[in-house]
Amino acid sequence: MPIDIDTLNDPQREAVLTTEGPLLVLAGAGSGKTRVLTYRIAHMIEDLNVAPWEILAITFTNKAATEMRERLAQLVGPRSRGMWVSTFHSMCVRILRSDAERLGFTRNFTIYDTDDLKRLYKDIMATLSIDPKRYPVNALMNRISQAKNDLQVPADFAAQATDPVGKVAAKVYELLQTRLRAANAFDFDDLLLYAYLLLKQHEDVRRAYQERFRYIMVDEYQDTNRAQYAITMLLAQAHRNVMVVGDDDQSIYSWRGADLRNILEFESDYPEAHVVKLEQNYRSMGNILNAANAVIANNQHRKAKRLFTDAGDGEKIQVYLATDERDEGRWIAGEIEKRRAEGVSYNNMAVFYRTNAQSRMLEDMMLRAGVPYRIVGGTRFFDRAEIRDVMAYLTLVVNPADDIAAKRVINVPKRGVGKTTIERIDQFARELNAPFMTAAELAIVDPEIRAATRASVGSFVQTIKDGQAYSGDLRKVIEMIIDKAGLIEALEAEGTDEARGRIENIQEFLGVVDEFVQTHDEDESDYAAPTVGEDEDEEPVRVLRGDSLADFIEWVRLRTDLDTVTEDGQAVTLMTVHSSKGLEFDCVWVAGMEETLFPHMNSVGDAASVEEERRLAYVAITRARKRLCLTCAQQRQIFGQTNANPASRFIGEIPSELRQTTGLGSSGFSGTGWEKRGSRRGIAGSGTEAGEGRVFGRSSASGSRGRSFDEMRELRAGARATGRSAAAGKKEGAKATFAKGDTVDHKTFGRGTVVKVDGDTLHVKFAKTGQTKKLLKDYAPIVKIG
DNA sequence: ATCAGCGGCATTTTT
DNA sequence: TGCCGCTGAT
Repeated sequence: MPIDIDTLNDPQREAVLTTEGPLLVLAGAGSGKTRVLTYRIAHMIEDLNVAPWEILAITFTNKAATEMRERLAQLVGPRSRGMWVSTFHSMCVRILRSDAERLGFTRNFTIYDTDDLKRLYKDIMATLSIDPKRYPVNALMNRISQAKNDLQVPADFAAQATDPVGKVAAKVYELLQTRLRAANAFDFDDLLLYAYLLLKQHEDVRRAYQERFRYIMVDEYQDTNRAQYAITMLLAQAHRNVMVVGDDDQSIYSWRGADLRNILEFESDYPEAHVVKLEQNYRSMGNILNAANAVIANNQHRKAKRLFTDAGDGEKIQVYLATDERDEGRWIAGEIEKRRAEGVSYNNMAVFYRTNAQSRMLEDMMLRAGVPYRIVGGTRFFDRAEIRDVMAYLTLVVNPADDIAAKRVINVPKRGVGKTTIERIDQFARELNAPFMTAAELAIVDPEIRAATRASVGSFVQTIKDGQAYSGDLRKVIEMIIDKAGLIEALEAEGTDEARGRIENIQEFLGVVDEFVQTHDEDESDYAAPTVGEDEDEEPVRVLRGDSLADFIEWVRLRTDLDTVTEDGQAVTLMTVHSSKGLEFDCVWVAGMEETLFPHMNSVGDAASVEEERRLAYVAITRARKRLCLTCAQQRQIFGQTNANPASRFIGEIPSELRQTTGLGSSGFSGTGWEKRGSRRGIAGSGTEAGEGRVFGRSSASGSRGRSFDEMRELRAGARATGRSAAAGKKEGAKATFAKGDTVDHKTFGRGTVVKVDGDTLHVKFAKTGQTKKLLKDYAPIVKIG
């Protein structure tokens, strides 16, 4: 079935049909770039006979990758499976897994996130006696992260660092890489850096990928950093069929190393490049689009373009002048209800803000007004302490060399292993030049450590060893590890509401395990690239498998909450402007449009930073389809201080005929005071029921008992845990198979031996009790050992 | 080894 | 204002 390109406009079609040679697509907001990308790939496969495995499509978020995969599946069916559609980071993980040995790592390496990394930094700084007061950890981390994104290895960095901070950073960087390698771990930046080095230094590896990927597409190219740029360049070298899609006006991550030069200089990198501009907007009404155009026109450094639309003017942009942030939130909640009454669904409405701190008041007002909402971002589910603890245990099972994970949980739950013991083991590890876990195992006989403590360390080591021996059903394996670690038990003993919440989170985490198993249990080997004779060294395409703990960990590590924004349940979305990129809503409110907040005070004064803030404003404005409202407060409390700031310059940059101002009494609304009183409407539901997204507000009418302030906090915390649907589906991954003679571990009965297998029924003789019990293999809390 | 209490601190965060 | 991390007392 040939792809129907008649529904595309001229530039879109040109982008789809230009498959050979370098191509730069400047895609304005809402100009249908995703459609172009998917159609282009479909066209190659359907009409040009391109093999799926010759295609590489890179996106910035896992969510975007998933969406693209889904849309491709609709267009070309199962053939979409053989393509690499992933983020830069997951692609690099994939590349690194195949050849980690060449870089001195093993295949089951760990990925450190920012929190892990920070612990490692502190550790290193202690080792090097660096005063964190004079050299803040964050400053060093930023500096080194930047260096990595610029592809500087420690030696390069040291050679050019002349300032005092730079010199200190150089020392830290060097030791950091040594320690990471010893821990068999990469940080996020390393994934890119080392993948680049691997490709650069190993011709055979490079050649294999270069030849394989005939067609490369990179989305959100304006947000690539130098490392990503360099990787793209390397991969595209052989065929030069590289298409990059981006919008310089939507570049909002320069502070993370994104380098606008990548897109601005694409044409000099590839002199033969075609350039296509997508300027027709299919999303927003005229007034909104014109406002966006007017604002962004104030930026000096941009490629000239002007979005247009066939749609009518629509509503004017509304500007509401609030007295304070409370009034602002209350007013927005009221407006949301008005739109709802007009038939706009909550799912089509969103409130944006510049900083996460603003979400508090907005949330509170939504709660009081009974508007169901969901929060994206903020404290991430996977960043919660209890989840990180679970992850640390799982990580250790797969990669015992991970010292940070080991030190994190050796005393979690509390086992009486304190700082002194940890330091002792650490020192021991250094003497032996061995991982912390190895030292811990040997410390069991160290007479310097108290007997009780040694026993604790011993049981900790044993927990990890047991975990390594487990096999079979992933969820059960993970449950058993959590159980052995005693995490839930300890929380139960605490008996506080907070502890109960944590237990619920761990249970939700198990739901995530199910989700993983369900989405990764297909055998995709049929779609892998064939290994041709001359490429004999090329690894078969590695696919995440649903039954592997290592794969699960990787999957979680590269995931963010943004990936789990689900559509279930009706709710207004609250999020930062940054998180809103790529999304669209009928009605959008942008709160806190004041100088010092948006643009942020740390940005004013530096022209480039103000331009980035303006791009951010542009992104916010262009998310709206039909209605856009900007609000600012005359005075606002920030960190306990009351501030009065003028309206944002970005409001002023919107031509006055496109906007309409209300507020500060002009709307005549003084409120009934409901928003200040203690009672809140529509607060109900524990928010923890499985099966639907966690949505707060009037979505549930039952259980209308009053809630204490603490419970409110819990609710809020829960709301941040995103609208993940707890997997209820039954399709499980690899079922364990048991045979006579197998050793198993049971949650309550402990170790036992399978004495007889009778269909699904196992007869297990338990060592502790000596009894033989009949167990159903798929339901009993058992795992196979060995 | 653990916990309470205090001081410093605070954009944005696709991975 | 509120959180996090460190310090010193138990």
